[in-house]
This record gives sequence, structure tokens and C-alpha cells, in this order.
Amino acid sequence: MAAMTEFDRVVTDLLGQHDLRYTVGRRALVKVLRVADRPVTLPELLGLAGDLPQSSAYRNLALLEEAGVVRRLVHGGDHAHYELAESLTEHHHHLICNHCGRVTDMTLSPALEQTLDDSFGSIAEASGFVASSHVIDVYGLCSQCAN
Amino acid sequence: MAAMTEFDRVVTDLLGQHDLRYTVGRRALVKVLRVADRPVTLPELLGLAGDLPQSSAYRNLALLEEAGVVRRLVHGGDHAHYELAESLTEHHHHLICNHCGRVTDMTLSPALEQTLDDSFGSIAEASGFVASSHVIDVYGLCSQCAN
DNA sequence: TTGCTTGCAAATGATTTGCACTGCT
DNA sequence: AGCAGTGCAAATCATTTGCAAGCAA
Repeated sequence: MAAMTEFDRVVTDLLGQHDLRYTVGRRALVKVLRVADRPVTLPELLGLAGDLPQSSAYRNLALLEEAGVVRRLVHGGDHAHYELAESLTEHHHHLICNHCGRVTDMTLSPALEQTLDDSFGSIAEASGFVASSHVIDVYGLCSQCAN
Repeated sequence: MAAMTEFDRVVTDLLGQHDLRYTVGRRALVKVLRVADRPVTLPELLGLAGDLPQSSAYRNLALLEEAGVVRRLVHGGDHAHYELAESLTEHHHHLICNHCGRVTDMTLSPALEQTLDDSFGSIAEASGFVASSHVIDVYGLCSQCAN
């Protein structure tokens, strides 16, 4: 196999830790997720990835998720959305359109993130809950749907 | 019918605005949601509500949601969770156990909520997105599962 | 060879819906 | 009478899984 980018090396390693191979089909999925600048649904993924069998796509996304390469987002819509895991990107949140369901990324300032983690940690602690991560979804209308 | 509490009056009104009646079955669902101090799944709801047919429960929860009486939460687990809409309770967020899936409520200080809304609003605006509400989920381990 | 992968077809399971009947108003 | 509500059974549909064949180490 030809030259491997640092990104591919990291993915290969994550997969290897779970006895999984970085096959052509998996590369195709990861590539689409990497190129798309937002979380995508499975139908979108299939459309963008050329010709992958649906069941293999589902199966590989599940494995990629276990290996920490992919993150699966569940909102109210018909399909889940998939994006690269934060270890491969950056901690961020989502803007979700109430009308068309499109999801786009949003990043908060490190200072605000710190404030939030501190708040969540202490509030959770009060009830014996051990907080480890947080997710923020902002709902509204995307530029397309807002008219 | 006998005396009606202020709460029931509000619910009746919300339903009435959608040409829906506040029937016995719907009262049973709302009562369980009100008594439970946390969002519950449909199976839990059926268990707590005595003997309601599953399909009617699903159907009525969907109608109650449309009428603004109930809110449906979707996370990764097998079942959605249901709680009373914020117009009947208070703006709050959720602590979600990674192990057992239990969801509990969490309230942030008004000052922090204000900071968040300001931040979300301006960040969203930069991409033409019109923000209208936000959801925050804190993941971790509940007191039961943390050992 | 051993064991991870794959594609197809079939299964799963939460949620939804068609329909005939009941009950408010 | 007229329409909303209910329960049952059957349908939906995104997602998962069994299995037999393919491929890499």
C-alpha cells in the first residue's frame, strides 16, 4: 500500500486496537465523513460514497464507532447522523434545523467550555452523578429554511 | 366533573387549542409524567400507569406532544423518554447514565443560561442560523452505576 | 489456515397505522 | 347524529443479524 497520512495512521491504530482492519469499504466511509463538513445520515453517506451495500455501511459504522473513529448522533429525525469522533477532530456542538433536520457544527470558546464543565461537574456531583462528557444541541432554523 | 386544579386547566386548554379532549387515558399518562421526577420510557410509563394499551399510549403521547403538553427525548438507548413540556415545568437539562440509560433532571443558574443563550445566538447568527432553543445533555454514571 | 470482511436476504423491534367500535357533547 | 377516542391486529421502516463466500496475514 502507498503512503499513509498521519490521519490514516491514527485510524489504522484505533482499528488495530480492536482487531479490525482498515479496509477499502471502511476507508470510503471515513473519507466521506472527513470531507463532509457536517454530520451526515446513512442515506447521504451512501449517496456520497459511491456504491456501498447498506448493510455493510451500517455494520462498519457500528464497528468504527466502537473503535472510537466515528460518533453516532441521535436526534428526533428519521435517521441517525454520523461524524468523525472528537479524538480525530475537535470538541464541538451542533446546530440542528427544526425544519429540514440538517446538522452543522458549532464551537464554543475554551473559556465557556471550561465554565460549563465546572458547572456540570458540581451540579451532577450533588446527586452522586459522575459527569464525563456533555453534548449541546441548539435548535432553530438553518439559513436555507429561515428564508 | 369535579374540581379541576390549575394544572389540569392549563393542560385542558392546551389540548382544546388542538381540538383534543383531556380523556381518562390522557390524564393517566400526564399524571404519571407529573409524579415521576424524571423522564420515563414507554415501558416504564405503562408499568406505572396501570393498564393502558401500548398503541394508545404511543398515540396519545404523540398527540400530547403536538399540543405542547409533553416532550419527547431521544437518546441512544432503545426507547425514547417522555416528560412534561417545559411550559408546564421549568427549563432544565439532563444527566444521562452511560450504563443504565437513566435520565435525571438538572437545572443551571439563570445567569449561566443567559450566558449560553447569548453565546449560542451570536455563534449561530454568524452562519445565518436562527437559534430558538437549546438542549444540554451531560453523560456519565449515575449514583447507582458509579458504584 | 485462521479469522476478519462482505453482500445478500431475512429478522428485529420500537413505533405507527387501519379499522371497527365506543363514548362524549 | 357526528366526530373524537380506543383497542386490537397488522404494517412500517431504520437498523441488525445469519450465513456462505472472499480475502489478507
